[in-house]
Amino acid sequence: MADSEKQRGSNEKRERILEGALRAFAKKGFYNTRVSEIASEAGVADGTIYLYFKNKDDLLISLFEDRMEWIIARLQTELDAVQGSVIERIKAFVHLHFRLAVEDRDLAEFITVELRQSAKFVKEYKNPKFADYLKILQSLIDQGQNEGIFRTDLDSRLVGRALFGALDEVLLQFTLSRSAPTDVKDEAEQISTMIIDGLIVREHPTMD
Amino acid sequence: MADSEKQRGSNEKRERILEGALRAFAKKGFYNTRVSEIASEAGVADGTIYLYFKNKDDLLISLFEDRMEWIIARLQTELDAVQGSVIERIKAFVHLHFRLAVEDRDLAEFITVELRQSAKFVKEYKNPKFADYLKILQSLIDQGQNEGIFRTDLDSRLVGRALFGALDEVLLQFTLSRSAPTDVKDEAEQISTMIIDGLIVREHPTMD
DNA sequence: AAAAACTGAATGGGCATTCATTCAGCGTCG
DNA sequence: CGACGCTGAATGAATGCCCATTCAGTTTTT
Repeated sequence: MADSEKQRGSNEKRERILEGALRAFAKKGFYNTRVSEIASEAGVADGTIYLYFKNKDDLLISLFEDRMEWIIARLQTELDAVQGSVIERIKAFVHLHFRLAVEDRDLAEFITVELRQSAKFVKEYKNPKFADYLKILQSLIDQGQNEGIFRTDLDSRLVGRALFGALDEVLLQFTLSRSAPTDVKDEAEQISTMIIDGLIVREHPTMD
Repeated sequence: MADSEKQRGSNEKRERILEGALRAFAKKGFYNTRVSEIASEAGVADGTIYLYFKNKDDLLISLFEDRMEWIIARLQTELDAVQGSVIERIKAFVHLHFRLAVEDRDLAEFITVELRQSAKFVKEYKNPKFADYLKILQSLIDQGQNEGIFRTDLDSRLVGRALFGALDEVLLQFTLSRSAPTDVKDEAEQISTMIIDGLIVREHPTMD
């Protein structure tokens, strides 16, 4: 059989387990989810999970790696497609961040709620994929600063982190309240405006 | 005995237990902390904890209520003492938020890491004290808008939440890395500047 | 001496992980 | 061709550990 097909069946099952874990973790959180619940969500036997993952912690970490990789790839692609200034690209970033959350609520909930815990309490896990995510944001800020569009008295790492925090907190509220996605687009617009233009009233507001 | 003294001895022990729980939760997280560890941190027997709290969940919630109440009271007092415009008061808010975190790292870690989990997974708990905290921030924004200092095309609830998110994420990084508090003051300054003035370069930057 | 506060060993249930067993697919041999 | 192992994925009942919680007994307070 061809090399590329060797793992077909396996990967399908592995993905089913990850999918089941995502739904279960989103619903009840890592610590309140039983391995047997994940198994039943995935339609496999309890023991099967241990053929694909070392243990429950490993399953959590694998889920992060896998989903973050997917998110980063998509973000990269869509950002590269944006024409226009850094400002347009930052707005696109914010909109995409929110759009991804609306597309898969469980994923959004999983990441907003479990990311912090795991960063601290799953031993030996440094969360490199999340760092990559922040790096994308930081490099956008850097670029704006280098082009002379953004003020240079602010640290781009700090700004990137703060912006991520703002988005994350707003999304947390959105996912936990399970509210309608109606105004998410509007919220994205407001947050980018706030960060880029600031709160203060000006004589010459920046135009789109 | 006077009514206010009735609980004197009790309250001392209760506070010792809360303190022990705070240290333990900050170090290992709620789910990885044994009740017996809390007891030993507090210097009481395991069973004593159940004289003051219904169960482990109740201990967590009580800890939130207690500490948030304290934080809010202090915030309120210090904000009321600030002379000057809304801008000064928002800057003061940000600085105080960071200062509190530096003063008690365990408390900061506990709140940044456990708040989200508990909001979702401790059943029946709506976290009213945290809502109060956000309300303070929101009312500052409202005030700025009413005075015509801030733009009114942004929703104050959203702005408040975003600002909290930015602070929280930056503090998370600070507490988890256990880094020196050296530049916290500077970071607070940068974040308030960013939110109030925005990222964009302007001819007439706002002055302090 | 009665009540109240406290203790910590014992209990019991919950749950991650294991592993003996099943079974489907597949090559081999008579 | 069909009977016969062989292999390794999959299963899920059984295991044993881990704690939250209890409560009978002890100490302290009044």
